[in-house]
Amino acid sequence: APESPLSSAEESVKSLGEQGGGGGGCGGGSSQVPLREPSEPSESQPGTPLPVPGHSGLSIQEMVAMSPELDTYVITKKVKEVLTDNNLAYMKRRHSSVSESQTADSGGLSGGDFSQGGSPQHGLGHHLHQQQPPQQHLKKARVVLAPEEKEALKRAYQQKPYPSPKTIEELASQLNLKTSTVINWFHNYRSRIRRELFIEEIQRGEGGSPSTRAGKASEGDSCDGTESDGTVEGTRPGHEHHPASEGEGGSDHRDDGTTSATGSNAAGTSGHHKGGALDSLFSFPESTHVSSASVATTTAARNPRDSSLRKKKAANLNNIIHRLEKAAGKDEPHEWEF
DNA sequence: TTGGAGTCAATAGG
DNA sequence: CCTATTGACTCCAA
Repeated sequence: APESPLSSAEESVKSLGEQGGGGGGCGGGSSQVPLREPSEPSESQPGTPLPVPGHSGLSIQEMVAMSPELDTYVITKKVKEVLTDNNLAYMKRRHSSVSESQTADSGGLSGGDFSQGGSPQHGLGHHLHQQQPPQQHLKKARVVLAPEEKEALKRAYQQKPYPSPKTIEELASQLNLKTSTVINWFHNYRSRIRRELFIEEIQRGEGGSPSTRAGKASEGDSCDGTESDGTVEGTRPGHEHHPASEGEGGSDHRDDGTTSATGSNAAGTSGHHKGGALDSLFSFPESTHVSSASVATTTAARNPRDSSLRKKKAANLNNIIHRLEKAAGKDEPHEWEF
């Protein structure tokens, strides 16, 4: 059992400090890790990869090996401590200087309207959460898609899970989103649908019988979208408290989705009066598959198959250890088996 | 170039 | 405060 973590900080400082400071001028490239002042000399532990604080020099691996279980809480704590002690924690992501990168949104309006307060990404509802810290362009405001936009994107997905660039462009302009946002959304949505399907299959025992796809796959795979609507429809929750989303019957069939989206209706008016345009473009008398997705989420992930879960954890831990060791400047992370 | 997988991080809700 | 959700991002393979 782990000892009290209280003393950990100091101890780790000692050992780590020693580790780096030791061979004066060993300044190999590994100087990545700014080590703290070795406040006081202490017993060095040359062999130990990453002296784990609070455990009298036990490395994370050793610590893990000692315990019969993977105590992820303790492990995580240790990892965090090591990171902190190496000044590796709290680092912003690698390219947090998003202000420059402004990514793949080539399609968008010209004018490098970035500048963090620049283009108010207007649009219906979907607001950028820009609490607008006067901080000079450090963070990019997070885009939050409005429910209508999500619905529209989902419907588009029903028509075409893999939209062409042109379609993406159209979607973006109709929803008044950046193309990169639409692209990201499709990536994420596909990925998450896939994952849910996977989890679902695991849950229903093994099998992975093709039939399993029927229910849920309607989410993604059907390109015609028709029967998918049918299947899901039964279960739909029917919330959607938007008075605006008046059922507005027919509208549903835009023959071939995507492109037609532009075609029908008041596309002309799309410039303004977003709500109306959207309603007719992507009108949805029903809020289709919201339900299935969330159901999957809620039911999923419980009932873990122990062995596989354990394997996953072990693999993950291995990965963490590997990266820690790398970060700490250890040339050759030594093998560890679970 | 594109898509998948994995991850980060902002936000919302309990 | 913790967890879930989700948009954005990175890396890699095809």
